[in-house]
Amino acid sequence: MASKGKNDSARNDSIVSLSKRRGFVYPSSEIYGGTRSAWDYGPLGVELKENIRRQWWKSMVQSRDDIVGLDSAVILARDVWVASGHVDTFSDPLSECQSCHKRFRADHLIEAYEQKHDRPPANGLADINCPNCGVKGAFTPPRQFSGLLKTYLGPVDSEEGLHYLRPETAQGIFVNFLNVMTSSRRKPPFGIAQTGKSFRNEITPGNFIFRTREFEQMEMEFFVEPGTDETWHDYWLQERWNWYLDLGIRAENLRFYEHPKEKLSHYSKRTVDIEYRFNFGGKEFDELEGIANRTDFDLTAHAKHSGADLTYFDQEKGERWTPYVVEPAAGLTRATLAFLLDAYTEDEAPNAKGVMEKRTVMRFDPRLAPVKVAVLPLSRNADLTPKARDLAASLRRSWNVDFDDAGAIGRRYRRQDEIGTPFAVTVDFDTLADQAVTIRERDTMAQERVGLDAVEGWLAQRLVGA
RNA sequence: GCGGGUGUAGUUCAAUGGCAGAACAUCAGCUUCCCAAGCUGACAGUGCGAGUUCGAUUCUCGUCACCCGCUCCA
Repeated sequence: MASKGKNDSARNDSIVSLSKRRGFVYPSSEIYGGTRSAWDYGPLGVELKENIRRQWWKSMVQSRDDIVGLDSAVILARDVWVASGHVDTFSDPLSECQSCHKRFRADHLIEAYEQKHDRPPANGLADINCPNCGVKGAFTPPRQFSGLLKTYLGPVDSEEGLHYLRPETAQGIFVNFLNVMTSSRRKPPFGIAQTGKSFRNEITPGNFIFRTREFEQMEMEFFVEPGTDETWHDYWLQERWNWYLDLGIRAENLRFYEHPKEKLSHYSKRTVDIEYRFNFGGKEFDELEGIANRTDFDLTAHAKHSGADLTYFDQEKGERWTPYVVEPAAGLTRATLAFLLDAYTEDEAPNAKGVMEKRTVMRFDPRLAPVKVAVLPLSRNADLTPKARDLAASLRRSWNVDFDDAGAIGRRYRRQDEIGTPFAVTVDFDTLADQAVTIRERDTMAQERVGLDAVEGWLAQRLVGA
């Protein structure tokens, strides 16, 4: 049924242009020529994104007894980022070879020299040959590239006012660990979940909304007793994998990626990514979500820097311990892209003349579809429009409803297909007599006659959880 | 940030150193209109800024954005 029809790069181009044409995602600040790698979510995009967030929240917080929510500030105390290690590890000295224009970490170059010669270079970078082209001493002076976005609070721009925009939402959870544990009367194993914007000064952003400097995360920190962390890690890997499948991502487009030990981030004991087949940037699979075992790194670091006691007193064992943390950290904006890509299909369907034509269908799970149902009067005449408007108004109490009476009915079905609306209700000439409408399903194009009084119930059965 | 490529209507594409076209989409109207039907009409464009020129969308420079490849991705 769904044909591939296009190679992946053409498919991605189609998504980008459909996104703009129908109002999912626009280039940001476009009337001023745009700003690099920033994108705005249009009327349909914001619905899709919020639906994904809502489904995440439902499965992570609402439906569970052992996880509670939080919404912490974007701008936290400066010391938070010193303690977390981000001020140190997010800042790299980079130097460029003026001969071949390749760039390297200056500290890595010097380390490599020391390993080879058993002594540091007497004249610094000037003694080092370029690993790429071999030219000696052609490096520019190293420049600091910080991955943290800075802002200055207070009446004057001074270093005293320096603050950072959070590069992850997780730290807002760690610094509230005691508050939440006490006020919500939870004890390990329990989790704290939060969604929101994060900011990273990526050197190379790009690939549509895949990597942007401003992005949204859905993170959950699960606090467990040391020794049980590896079991919980496996548990969350499976939970998160199943979440994507449940919302319609095709299994063949997902895979796990185990981070090699030597490349783990500064806080992690083990990290496994769930990767999606984005086919952007020359890579087939790329990270959608990372599930990390952060050990007790963060709580220990914050305890040390702040002086607060961030241990848990275990009444049964009569001892204190610092919980280990298992963290499923998903990108909301990345997930939005994944759901967009995965929903995109092209069908061949016959038009009114019997000629096969391309039909673009966004096969969103009904829970994620920006519009749940379209109400379409067959004609503007014969008093169908008022009847249809009444029906639309009544359905709007429950769902996001589109009303469209412009153009031929077939064209309107195709418009709804292209934005992924699962159901279309058509008010026709018989409606006035039999008080019934035709409901058409996006995926099967099947039609069913349903009494006006029964429409809401019919839809409610098929839109559970939406 | 470096190297290469690309910027024409909402989208996909034409053309030109001298009035910038089309298709689709959008909007309005007609049509008892159930899968992008037909007819009529409307809206709408050379990314931005300089330079050369009588005249620049076209040539040159700068800039901005996007794409590809590096570097980075905690």
